[in-house]
Amino acid sequence: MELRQKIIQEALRLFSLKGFLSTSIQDILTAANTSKGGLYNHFKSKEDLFFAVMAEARKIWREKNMAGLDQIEKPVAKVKKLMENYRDLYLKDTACLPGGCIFVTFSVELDDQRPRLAQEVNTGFVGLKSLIQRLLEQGKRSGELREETDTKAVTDMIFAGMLGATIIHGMEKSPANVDNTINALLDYLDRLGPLAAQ
Amino acid sequence: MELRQKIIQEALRLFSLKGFLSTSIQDILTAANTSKGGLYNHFKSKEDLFFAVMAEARKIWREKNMAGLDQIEKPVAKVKKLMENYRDLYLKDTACLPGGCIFVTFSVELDDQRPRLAQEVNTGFVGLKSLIQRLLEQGKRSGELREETDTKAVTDMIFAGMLGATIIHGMEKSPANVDNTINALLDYLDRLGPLAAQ
DNA sequence: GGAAACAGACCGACCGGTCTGTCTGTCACG
DNA sequence: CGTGACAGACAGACCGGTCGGTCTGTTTCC
Repeated sequence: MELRQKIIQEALRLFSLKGFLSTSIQDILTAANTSKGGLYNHFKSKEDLFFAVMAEARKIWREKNMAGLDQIEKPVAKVKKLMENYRDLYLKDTACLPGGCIFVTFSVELDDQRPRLAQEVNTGFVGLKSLIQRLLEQGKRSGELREETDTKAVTDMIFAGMLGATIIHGMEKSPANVDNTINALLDYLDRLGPLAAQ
Repeated sequence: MELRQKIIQEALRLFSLKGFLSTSIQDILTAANTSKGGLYNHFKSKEDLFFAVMAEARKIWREKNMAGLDQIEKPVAKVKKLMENYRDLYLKDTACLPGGCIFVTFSVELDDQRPRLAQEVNTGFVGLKSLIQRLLEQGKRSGELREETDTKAVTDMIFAGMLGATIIHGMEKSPANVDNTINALLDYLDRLGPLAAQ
């Protein structure tokens, strides 16, 4: 494997476990079995490596969470599929991300210290939220959601629930709490459907 | 003011902004306008200071979030009051905790690095969750919740929503998203009431 | 032979923590 | 009332170690 890719993968693992600031270059060198020269030959600084790792993390995020979404027609069903993917494929992928979702880790540690890096993370969050809200709005038109549904509020709720599940996943080993949380969110979405559903 | 208390307060502020590991002793000395001798005269190590700060943070948490709860009789109403306190009093107290809830910050940064410290944080989370679930169980008996309600799942959901709201609060400056999230959670709780409510 | 890929010595800055010394307030004693 | 002994509070020099980053080699490949 190319050294550059090896460094990115190991950095991704370590960043997800310890965060960006608390992972030293030496940690990465040891994990990737290389040296300063090997790393700085491919990346001009630790921040440069950060952006490369972010690109890789986004790629993994899309692969896991977007899987099968294009085969679903109903927009709200797409949202639910995304949450199931998040629960079953993304959070449980301990190979790439043993410490849990790297975006949450980055966000918490960087938002008051490295605004430039935090903004890179935040951009992804904004994109996810707007995707969810767009689908929910379509869900109103398709009849999956009641007309009076406040899609902004529901989006915030789903988003917060996913973030919370991520934190819980980071703290506890058992996936039961994460499953409970996502399942409750799915149930909540169901309750927003037409009244007849009850 | 006593220097010891001053150090704890400034450390609390800095820890909430930058986390435990990324806040240096020098940062705290500068903020508290003292020196190494002044700090290590009161605390035997940085970890020792951590536990003192945790005690202070727990005290603040109780003061803010438990305010007025004893004047409410209905258990589910207590849960809702707690969430309103969290939204209106706790998260918006930028004087003590300018970087947001310190427990979440600690949890994310410490769980894979300082298990001993992370466990101290986790203990508080477990306590909060068991408090919520206990109240919800009482709510079933008091008729505020339907008999078939899965209190464990609902507790996980509320807890995750509060954690998520905290993360969002850390990222964004405007409180609108936090308000949306907590309001959606309150609305969710309402929907779990007797069917007649709909 | 020339360029890219890598190894590792080295740099100044900073880390948490220790240690010595000073300064101040409080006693006991004459 | 004066005064010396003492203790706690604090200042800051200093320690070994680690940080991110640079630079000089050496190896490898075309």
